[in-house]
Amino acid sequence: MPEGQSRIITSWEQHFKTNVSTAISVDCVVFGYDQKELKILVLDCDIDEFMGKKSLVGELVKPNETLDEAAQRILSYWTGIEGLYMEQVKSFGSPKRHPLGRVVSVAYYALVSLQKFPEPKGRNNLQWLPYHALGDMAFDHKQMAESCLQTLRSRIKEKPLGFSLLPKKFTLQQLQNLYEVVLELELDKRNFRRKLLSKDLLIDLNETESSVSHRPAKLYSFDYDQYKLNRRQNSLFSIKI
Amino acid sequence: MPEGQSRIITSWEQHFKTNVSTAISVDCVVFGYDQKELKILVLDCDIDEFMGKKSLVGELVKPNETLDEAAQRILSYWTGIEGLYMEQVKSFGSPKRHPLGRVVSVAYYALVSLQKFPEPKGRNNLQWLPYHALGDMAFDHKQMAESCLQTLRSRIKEKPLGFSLLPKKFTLQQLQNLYEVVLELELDKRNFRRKLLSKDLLIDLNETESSVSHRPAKLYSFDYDQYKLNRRQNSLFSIKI
DNA sequence: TATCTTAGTGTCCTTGTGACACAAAGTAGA
DNA sequence: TCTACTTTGTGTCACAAGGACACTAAGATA
Repeated sequence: MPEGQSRIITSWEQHFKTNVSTAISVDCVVFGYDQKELKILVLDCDIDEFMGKKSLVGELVKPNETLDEAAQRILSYWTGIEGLYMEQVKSFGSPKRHPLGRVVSVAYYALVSLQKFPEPKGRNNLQWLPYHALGDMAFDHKQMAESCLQTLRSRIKEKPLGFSLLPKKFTLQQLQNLYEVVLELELDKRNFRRKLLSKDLLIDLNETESSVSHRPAKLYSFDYDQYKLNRRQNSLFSIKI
Repeated sequence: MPEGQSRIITSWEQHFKTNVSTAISVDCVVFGYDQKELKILVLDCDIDEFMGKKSLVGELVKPNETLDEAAQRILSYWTGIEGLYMEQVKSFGSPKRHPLGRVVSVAYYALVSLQKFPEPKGRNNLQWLPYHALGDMAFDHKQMAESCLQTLRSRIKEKPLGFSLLPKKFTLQQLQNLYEVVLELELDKRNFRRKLLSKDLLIDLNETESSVSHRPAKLYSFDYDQYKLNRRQNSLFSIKI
C-alpha cells in the first residue's frame, strides 16, 4: 500500500514553504484542594464565541521553548510560583477546536497548595472554582479538565502527589479527606492509617493542631528523601472496587 | 503577576497573521510480537542529518483531520490494515527536534498481530525490528519508542491488549510468553493459569495445536464481549516487584 | 466538672498470591 | 509397536494484605 515516501518528505518541505498556519499551545489544569473540595484555576474567556464561559490558563508555545518550558512559563505567569509539580497529559487536535485557526493544544495538569496561592489576582477574573461547579467551558477545555482529573486519579494511587495539594504540615485526617475527595470513595480510618504509616514515609513532627475545639490531631510531613531512596514500586494505595 | 491577558490574545492573532511556520505531526510506534520477541515497525530515514538511521512511521497532520484520524491514516497507509488498536501517548516538542523547522509530534503506539502483517513491503525498507535491536534512531524517535513501551507495559497489566498481538487462537503458554517478554519478568506457569482462567475471559475452543512434536496445547480465544460486559476494574494482573 | 467533638487504636477473617513437582498426552525414531 | 522425548496441565500449603468493625483518649467549652 505504501506508494512512496519521497512524496511525504516533499509535503513536509512544502509545508514550510507555503506557511500554512498551524499553532501549538499549552493549556494547564491547575488543581488545588481545600475544605474537602477539589478546585481548579480558571479564567473568564473573552473570545466572542465563548463569552461568559470559563477557560483554562494557557498560551501559544514560543518558537524556542519546549512544551514543558511553555507549561512552566504559563504556570509561573499566572500563579507567581516557580517549579510547580506538573505532568503532560494529552494533546487535543480537533481541527475546529479553536475559532482563530488550527491550534493543537497540549494539556498539562499541575498541583498547587491552596496555602501558597489562596486568592488569585489577575486579568480575566482568575479564580479557583470547585471542580464540580465547572459548567460548560470554552473550547474543549472541559474535556481537558476531565482527562487531567482522570490522570490525577490514577497517578495519586501510585505517586505521592497528594502532598503537593496540602500544607507542609498536615493531619492524617486531612490526608484521608483529600484522597476521598479526589478518588470519590470512602476509606476506613483505621485501615488508611495502617497503610500509610506502614510505608515509613510520613514524619511524625511531634506537634499537634492548635485552635481546634476538640482533641487536636498530630501533625505529619512527607519524607520526600526517604521516598526517593526506595521508590521501587512504592504504590501508595490499592483501591477497592 | 499576570500583566494582562489582552496581550496574550493579541499574540494569538498575530501568529496567524504573520504565518509563523509550525507543524504538527503524528508518529506511530507499531508493536508486533512473534517468536518470543517484541518488534516494532521502522523505516530507513532518508533525511540527510539522519542518513542510515531508522525512523518511526509518521507524517504531518492534515488541515482537516484530528490527531486520531492522522494516526489511523498513517497506520493504514503503511500496514494496509484499518482500525488497528492505538492510543495517544505523549507529545514531543523540543524546538530543534526536526531539522526542517518547528515540528511538534504526537506519539501513538499501535498493536498489530504479526500474523496479519508478517512481511512489510513499502518504500524506505519498511521492516519489523526486534525492540532490543533498535540502535540510535532518527529525530527523537528512540525516546518516543521508549515512552510508548513504558505506556504499553503499564496498560497491558490492566487492559487485554496482549490479545491484539497474538493470533485469534492461542495457547496459554503463548500468552504467558508474551507477557514475560513485554514486562521483562518471569511468571509461574500454574499461578499464571490460575489467574487468567479465574477471570472467565478466555474461551476454551476445544481445539488443540497441530504439527507440534509433543503434547499439543489447548487453544483459547479472548472473550471481548464478556470483557465489555463487566469491565469494572478488570485488572488482568498484579505484578510482583 | 460535665459535655461535646474529633483523634487514635487492635483483632479477626477472608482473599490473593507465591512457591513448588509430577503425571499425562502426543510425536518421532528405533 | 515400543521407547524416549518434549511440552502440557494440574493442586496444595503457607503467608501477606486488606476489609470490616467499636470503643477509649484528649482537649475545648460552658
